[in-house]
Amino acid sequence: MATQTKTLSIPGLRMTKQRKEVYRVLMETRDHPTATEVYDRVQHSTPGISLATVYNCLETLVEHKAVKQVNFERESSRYCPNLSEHGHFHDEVTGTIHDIQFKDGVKLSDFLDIPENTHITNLDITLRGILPKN
Amino acid sequence: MATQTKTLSIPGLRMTKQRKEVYRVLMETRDHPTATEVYDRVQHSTPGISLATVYNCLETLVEHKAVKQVNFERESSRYCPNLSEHGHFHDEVTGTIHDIQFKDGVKLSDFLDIPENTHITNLDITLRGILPKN
DNA sequence: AATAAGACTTAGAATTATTCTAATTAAGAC
DNA sequence: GTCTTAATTAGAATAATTCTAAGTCTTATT
Repeated sequence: MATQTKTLSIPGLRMTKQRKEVYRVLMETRDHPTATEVYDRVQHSTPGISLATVYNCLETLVEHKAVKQVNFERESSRYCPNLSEHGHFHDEVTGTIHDIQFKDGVKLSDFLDIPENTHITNLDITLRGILPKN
Repeated sequence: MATQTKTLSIPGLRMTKQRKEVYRVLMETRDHPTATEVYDRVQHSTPGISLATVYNCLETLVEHKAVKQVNFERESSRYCPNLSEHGHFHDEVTGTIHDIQFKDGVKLSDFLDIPENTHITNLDITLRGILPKN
């Protein structure tokens, strides 16, 4: 499964160069950067872009479900172009963040005590820990 | 399992009236209040207590594992005296937050793709959704 | 191609939750 | 009761994010 590189295009949304670049930067390095980190990276290709614009672009992309916004504790929001339902693992040794996939066929109600027929609109799973030495 | 009401006491920690009251308020209404909400509630029993003190007390209680700090998105932190490992459900209709217990005997690796022997130090599960009508 | 209407971007101000600072007060040990 | 130290306090400071108002760019319409 190669990374998809086709240009983002969202009906009814102007794909300005700022939005394109913010999106490209997120796709390029999928390390869950903060808005400020995106701002720094995007300066190379789009000098003069403002931090407010980066915030605006990120917000727009999130609203249009082109990227996900991820929050850890009360730290700055981070952004992630992985659209599949997934969780996050915070590696305490390296400080890096990894996406975690759910195993196939698991239902939330298999491991959580929730009333049958609860309609889940959003799920947020974050782990912190230390990976095995191996 | 009745709610435990014995007074909090932590070795090496001064149990000032502010700390007692902050803790009592959390135990009294377990609705995951913010620091400001705790501040408002505690005014009744401890007029003049400052917001800084409420923050300090909450921080101390969290550090000493007498309460848990819970974050939703980037909203204000909330505080919870339920010390068992649990998740949270955000009811989108009422706005209330409910604790969710894990089913007995489930392991994270049963439903998440994580390397064997990963050492998990912290787990954060939050759902948003709508409870069944019935 | 000119024009107009909106949408987008921008700099900087404003907001908000939280933390910090420095001075005062209160707990617990003696 | 006095002393030592930790805790509390008011208010200033911080940091992430949002807001505001002005300017610029796109696109639809002529």
